[in-house]
Amino acid sequence: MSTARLPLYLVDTGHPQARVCAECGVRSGALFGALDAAGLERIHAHIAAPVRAAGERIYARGEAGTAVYTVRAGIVRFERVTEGGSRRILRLASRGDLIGQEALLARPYSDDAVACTEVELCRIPQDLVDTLGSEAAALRRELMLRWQRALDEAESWSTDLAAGSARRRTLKLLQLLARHADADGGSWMPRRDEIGDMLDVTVETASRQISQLRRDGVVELLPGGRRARVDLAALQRVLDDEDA
Amino acid sequence: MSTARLPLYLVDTGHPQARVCAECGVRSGALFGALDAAGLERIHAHIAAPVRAAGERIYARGEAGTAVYTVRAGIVRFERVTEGGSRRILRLASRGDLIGQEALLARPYSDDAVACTEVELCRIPQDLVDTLGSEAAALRRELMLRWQRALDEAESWSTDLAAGSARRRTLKLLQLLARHADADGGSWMPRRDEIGDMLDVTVETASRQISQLRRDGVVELLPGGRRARVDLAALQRVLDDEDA
DNA sequence: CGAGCCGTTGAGGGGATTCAAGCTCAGTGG
DNA sequence: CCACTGAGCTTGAATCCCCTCAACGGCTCG
Repeated sequence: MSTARLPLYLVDTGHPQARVCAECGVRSGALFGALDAAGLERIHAHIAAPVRAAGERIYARGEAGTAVYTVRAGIVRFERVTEGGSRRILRLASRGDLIGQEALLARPYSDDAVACTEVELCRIPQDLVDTLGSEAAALRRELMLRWQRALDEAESWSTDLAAGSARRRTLKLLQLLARHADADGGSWMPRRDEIGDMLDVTVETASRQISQLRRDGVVELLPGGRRARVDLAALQRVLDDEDA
Repeated sequence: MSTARLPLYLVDTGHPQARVCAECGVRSGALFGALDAAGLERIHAHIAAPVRAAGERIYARGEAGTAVYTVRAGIVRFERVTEGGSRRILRLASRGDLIGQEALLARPYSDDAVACTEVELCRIPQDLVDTLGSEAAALRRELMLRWQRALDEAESWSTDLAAGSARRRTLKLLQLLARHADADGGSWMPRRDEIGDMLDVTVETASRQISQLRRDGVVELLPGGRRARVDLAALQRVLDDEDA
């Protein structure tokens, strides 16, 4: 791992987190991307970079939040339990997204946040943002942008994934998952019961839909489970047929 | 209309909007509730208080936003049109809510905002908030709170109104509408096709559900249309029966 | 008073759920 | 090495809820 690309003043700051932050590929697009080098310099000591295994909970709904997180890698889901006792998955977050922003307002987390895949995070204590926020206007703007993005994402899920036939919803979900795909074209494939809770259908329906789309050549399950390759062109074709 | 309760320095500022703002019953709970009298003094000239009739659109999705609005009275709905061409109502806003916050980030409005009832608004130009925002920390916090509230509301709709049987969703909607009820206990009753687009069911299903609940004594339609009285205790009873 | 909008109700069909049974596959221990 | 086990996935059959199509009544308004 070379540090040749780094500005010299960042290479030898002494604090181990300094290098991690400076090298972070996500930073430019993330919350602290708005900070200049001087601002960045002051925060290393307070930032942690925890990792969560798939299935682990990052925080719980109702918990008094003390930190906000940037997702550096992996996929996080937001979920709630309905009064009826069933789980509802509300939306996903991935690389570059900010989660748990409620904490900045001293409010309890409003959803459960759970790792779907292995997840790398960047933990930012609430008071750190408060301190910086009073100086850096750019940071505040960046923060509001992220709030709006989350809202937009939530509303998009309502329109795309919670309406229409099971078939259409499944297609929309695959389309969305494909957007989170990594370099080799493979994207994360949720378990069938997770799909069910995202689309508000049963496990069986989710399974039937995926199986059908597999026969139609729209998705191909990759060995090792939990991963798949989506043929976006074929998907779009099927989606268009639906409307007709 | 008496001005006796007003601080003297607000009574005779000369600008007609000064009195309107100072008397506004919503202000203490609204965005500018965070401003002190001095801050408030500077904004009158820029604020308008438009009224929209039921059915009128306040702004359109995609439009370049130049203003944000506080809802002073009435009910506003946020809607989008799905690719399939059907309308989806995403959530509601009412007295005290801030709508169109995207404009503050120089982003296009992300939904259509339409008046459900007659609506009184308070129009706040984007640049005005920018100006004040750079000074008033309290205002910024208030702003973020509203963003979070909107997000929370959107996610609550997903869990409550977009999941479960048509019956359960209808009950949840009535429960929600009852929370917006006015003093006399009457609450706004949407048209059946509006209910349909809120719950993602057909007009017929919406009608059948309401009719059934009417027979069950859960709601009573009030003369003059568009209004109803909800028996919350009975509603809760029916809701509990559903689970069993 | 006819036109149009809105709400209601019925009949029939279809898509999703429910209930149930096998299947694959990875992990475990004999 | 391989039966055993359990979790996750798939598939079938019956049922039911909601959608579709259709007709009709009340109401407002030109």
